[in-house]
Amino acid sequence: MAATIKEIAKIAKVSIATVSRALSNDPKVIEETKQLVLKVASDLNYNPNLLARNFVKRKSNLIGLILPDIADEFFSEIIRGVDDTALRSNYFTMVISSHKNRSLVESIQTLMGGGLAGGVIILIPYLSEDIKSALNNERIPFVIISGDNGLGSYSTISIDNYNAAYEMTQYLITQKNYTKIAFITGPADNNDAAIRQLAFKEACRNNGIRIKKSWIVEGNFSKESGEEACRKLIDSKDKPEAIFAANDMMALGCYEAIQSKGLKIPKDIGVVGFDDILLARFMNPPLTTVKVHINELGIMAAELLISKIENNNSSANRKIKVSSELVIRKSC
Amino acid sequence: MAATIKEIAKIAKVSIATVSRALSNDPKVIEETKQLVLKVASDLNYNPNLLARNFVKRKSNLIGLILPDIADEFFSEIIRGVDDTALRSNYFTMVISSHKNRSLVESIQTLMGGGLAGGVIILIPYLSEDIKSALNNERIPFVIISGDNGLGSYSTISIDNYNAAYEMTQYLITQKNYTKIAFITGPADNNDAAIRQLAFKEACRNNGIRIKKSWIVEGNFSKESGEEACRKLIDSKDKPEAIFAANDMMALGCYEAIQSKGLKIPKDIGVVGFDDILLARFMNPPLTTVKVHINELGIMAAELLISKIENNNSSANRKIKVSSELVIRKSC
DNA sequence: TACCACAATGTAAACGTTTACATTCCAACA
DNA sequence: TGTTGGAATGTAAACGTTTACATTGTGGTA
Repeated sequence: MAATIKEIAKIAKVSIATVSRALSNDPKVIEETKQLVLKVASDLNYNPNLLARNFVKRKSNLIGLILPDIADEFFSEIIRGVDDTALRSNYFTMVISSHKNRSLVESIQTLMGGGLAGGVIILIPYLSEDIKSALNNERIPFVIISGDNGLGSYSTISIDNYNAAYEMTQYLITQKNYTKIAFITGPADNNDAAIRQLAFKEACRNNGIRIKKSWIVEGNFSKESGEEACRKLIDSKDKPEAIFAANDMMALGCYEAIQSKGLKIPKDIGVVGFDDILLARFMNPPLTTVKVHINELGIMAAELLISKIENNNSSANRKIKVSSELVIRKSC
Repeated sequence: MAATIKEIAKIAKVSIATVSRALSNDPKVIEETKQLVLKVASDLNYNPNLLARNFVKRKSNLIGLILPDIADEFFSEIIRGVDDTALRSNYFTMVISSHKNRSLVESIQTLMGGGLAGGVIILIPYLSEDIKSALNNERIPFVIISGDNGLGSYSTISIDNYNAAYEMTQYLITQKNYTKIAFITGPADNNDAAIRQLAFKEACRNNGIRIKKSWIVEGNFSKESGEEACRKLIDSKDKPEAIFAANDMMALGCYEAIQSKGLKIPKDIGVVGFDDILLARFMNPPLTTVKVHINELGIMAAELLISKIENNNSSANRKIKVSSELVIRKSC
């Protein structure tokens, strides 16, 4: 039912090749013909069949965005960043966020193997071996958004976890004069979390601050884990003066643990986080944390991917880190 | 480079038609042949070219999801709901969230006209005339997520604004014995907001509560607008005893206005909101509000759309409301 | 005038699938 | 034994576009 170039050709009394050329702004077609074709096309309410176009050009203007199977306040910002950038280059964004029914590996395979997507952005906290091998089997370009440790051979976009966590630690030590600082880690298999922990340790070491083993306590990014970890910390005989939680949610858990004990933040104990979630500024007291320019993750990933797609995947693998900034509030 | 059915056919010594049939589980092909084909296909690491398939079948397994040009905590939940449901029926979800570069109407046209998407879900606070006419020009099925007032001829999925707001108002009146209740409205051109306001008024009227004109004050869903509106209310000589803000963000603004005046919630004045954003439970005091099952919006929309797609858009237009519940906390 | 070069347009093949229709083959039945 | 019917498979067209190559026409130059 929809108009095709064939019909346009018939009405405009030119060949379909000319129509195609006129529509794609080929300089070879004379202005007069072009105008005629354009006129007829708009009269017929013509829209190119993108399926046919992509098919014959053997490339897709779809970018696949694979998200982990957990909800997150930041996802919509990343999606927006990708989508915004993609649209600007005439690409569309396809999102796969659920892996309940199909494994992540399956998602990667259909998306990359089926030719549906011209390239894929994968947001993933940790690259397991089977995912790596699935990735290596595919020929379409892809970009990974993840904390980058040891992802040597891939193009990655990362939060600058190291510098941010280092800076925060340094701030606690040199500006706030804390000497007894605890750290609540993220999940063991999360790259971002691992780097934050590393940076914390190195910052302490470089500033001559002793890292007590029992002051590094494991969390998993959830509020509850932060609460529990914090309770351990403040119940011990040698209480730290400040707690650096690897993300804001756990910092929130710390607040609850601390305040339920009747202690005051920051008077009795300081707390800082990482992420600057929406909640952070409304906490009581407002949380000092690290703000990451999340949407840049999406923008950068899309830009890099598109350049790969348009250069036939030949561009070298790049490593991009997006900047962050300390946001000092009242929690320490 | 990727394997095609042609190569499979050659190796398996059958025709491409048989390959195609075997791969799509056509009962006509004998088990033995089918197994052979499947074996060869997997040996070759074959993935069907989805572009070609969609093209020839003249249908797309892509669902377009058009989001408004504003960020929102709930978007990722809606996306997830859509995506999850879509995947289950072998559809993919395409998101368009940015309209900086192209107008919403343009987005609708490329997506619907180009055949790229088999159907479209549009999340939009208010259906303007030009959007309606763009919609009416297209032949692909679509579903609208929006507060439904006067969208008679479309399939819509809505939050049950009316009942929720009515119930909340009734709660304030009958359970909490407030008689002087103010309402802060949402933006004028937002269907959801309009319905909440209507329900508030009717609930008051039906319970014999006087609605003072100056107690209905305009907001725009932003925190700042809530703050400003609230200031107007508490500065007036005839102060209300409770404020019903049309969303949580404005309720948060109310908190700030009220607390900066040294007044206490709920002792001096009650505040309730709508949405149950993440923040709500952590506010001080925790906010009484309305919780909507947001992900159901996405699920329902996707289910309805897919049934339309698979029935050639012939199903009648339906109206679905997703339920909500009062969540009683400590703010009134 | 004859020829060439190049600009504008046309012709037709190609992309990978699905599927209507054609063919083959075999079993069942008269 | 011959015929019929249906099951299994094959052949080829079709989908809407792009594009390599072919054709035509025009103006300039020798």
